[in-house]
Amino acid sequence: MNYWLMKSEPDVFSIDILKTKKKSGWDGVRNYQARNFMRDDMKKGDMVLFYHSSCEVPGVAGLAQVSKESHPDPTQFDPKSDYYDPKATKENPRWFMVEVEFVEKFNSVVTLHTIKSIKSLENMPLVKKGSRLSINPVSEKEYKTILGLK
DNA sequence: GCCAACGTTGGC
DNA sequence: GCCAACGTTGGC
Repeated sequence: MNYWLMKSEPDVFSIDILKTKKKSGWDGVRNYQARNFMRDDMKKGDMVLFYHSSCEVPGVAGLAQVSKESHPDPTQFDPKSDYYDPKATKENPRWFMVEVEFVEKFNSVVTLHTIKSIKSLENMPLVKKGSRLSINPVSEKEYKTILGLK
C-alpha cells in the first residue's frame, strides 16, 4: 500500500464536502506530474492525507482512501466546466483522475506550521519553498508521524 | 494583495 | 530546442 498527500482548496472542495458525498472523483488536476501519479501509481486502498491549501489554516484536515483507480476526468470534455480542455477527446483523453472515499476528519487540523516544526518531516515536498505540486507521495514513516500529530 | 517559484506556451 | 512572456500556486 502506498501513501499520498492531495491538496485542495477548502473553498472549492473540502474534507467536509467529501464527508457528505462519501466518495468523489478528484477532478480538475491539470498538471502532468500530478496526473501521472493518479494515472500510473495510485492504487485502490492507498491512503490519502487530505490537505487544505490556500486557506486560513493550511494543513492536513483528514484522511481519504483511493476507491477507484485511474479513469478519464469528465470535466475535460465539458465546455461549461472551468476544467474544460479543447484538446482532449474521448478517444484520446488527456486528463485522468482517481476516485477517493472519505475515511476520517481530524478533530483538529495538523497544520503546515506544525509539520514544518517536525524534524523527521523535513523532506516532505510540502515544507519546501516553491513546491506547488498538488499530489505527492508520502512515506509510511511520514504518514504515521502525521497521524500521530492529529 | 504580494510575490517567489514553478509550469506552460509559442515565436523564432 | 531555446527562452521570454505569461499564468498559476499557495504561503504569508
